[in-house]
Amino acid sequence: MTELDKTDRRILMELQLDGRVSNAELAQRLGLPPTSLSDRFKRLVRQGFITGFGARLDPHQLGYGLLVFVEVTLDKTTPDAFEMFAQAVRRAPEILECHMVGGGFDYLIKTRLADMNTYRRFLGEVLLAMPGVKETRTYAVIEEVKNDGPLPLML
Amino acid sequence: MTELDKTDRRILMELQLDGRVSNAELAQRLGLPPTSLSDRFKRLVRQGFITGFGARLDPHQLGYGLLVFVEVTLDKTTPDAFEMFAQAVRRAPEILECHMVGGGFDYLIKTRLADMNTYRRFLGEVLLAMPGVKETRTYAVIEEVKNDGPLPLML
DNA sequence: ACTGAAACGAGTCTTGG
DNA sequence: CCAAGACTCGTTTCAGT
Repeated sequence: MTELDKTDRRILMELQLDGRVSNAELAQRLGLPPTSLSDRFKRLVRQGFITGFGARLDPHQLGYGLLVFVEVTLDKTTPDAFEMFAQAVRRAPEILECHMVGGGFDYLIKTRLADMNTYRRFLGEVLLAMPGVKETRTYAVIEEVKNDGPLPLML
Repeated sequence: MTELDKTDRRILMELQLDGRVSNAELAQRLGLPPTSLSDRFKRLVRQGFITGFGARLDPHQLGYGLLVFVEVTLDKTTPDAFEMFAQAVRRAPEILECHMVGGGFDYLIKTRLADMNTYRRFLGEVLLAMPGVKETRTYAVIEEVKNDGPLPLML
């Protein structure tokens, strides 16, 4: 019973875009009775389609003027080395995303910092100090063309 | 008056993690009177620190089994070519993020798709069909170590 | 900035069609 | 799956300290 109909997907899309919309208003938008929407909503949370809600903050206004991606290569590619590195990553709040990838390097990291000076310190004191890090390549973002778009839910 | 005190930052952090918390409960968590929190909340929205709210969805449960990063190089690096490409990106819902970067390539793209077959079609029919695209390198994500962490707000 | 009170609106639960 | 009610709780606004 994890099949979604068109209405479910429309609910999910609306909630991605406006996570604080009231049950009553969303029901009206979709032409549903509020109780039906309430049922569907709770089901979507219970089944794990919705994992939570969050405020979107403006990084620049909060002093994070710099977005940087870093490609990281480890010196050993053993399961143990991966786990050590992953744990260090999870403890670093500056790291917003980190993914193990297949290809020319091992991890791709996304981080937001105040400026280049802050990044230099982060690179030297945090990232290069992590276990197993052999090589990094830094890509500073010049322009954010698209940022955190909604998951497409074919309606 | 765009300075944030410790209380403002705690509010923002709580709302990042739980965007649907009620005013009354958040006030209680932070030891504030509900009306004070309500005032601060509205001020944070009005000043642009909070840009919106959204539901977090589980990509895998929604059929997006594959996360891919793609490095894109354009054949011309003129302002006009950049703008053409950026517009095409904004029209492609599969592209969740796209950033212009400085370094060995021009754009870094983040996309979620069902599987490798879907990605092959996306690469051929969408990405390579975009204006000015000369070269792409694909990095499929093996493991999502950290995903969409909250912006760190030193409390 | 905090407090208190009152009016309004929304969510929840239950019953029923 | 939808409708209608009663009840509870949160929000909002107003006043005052």
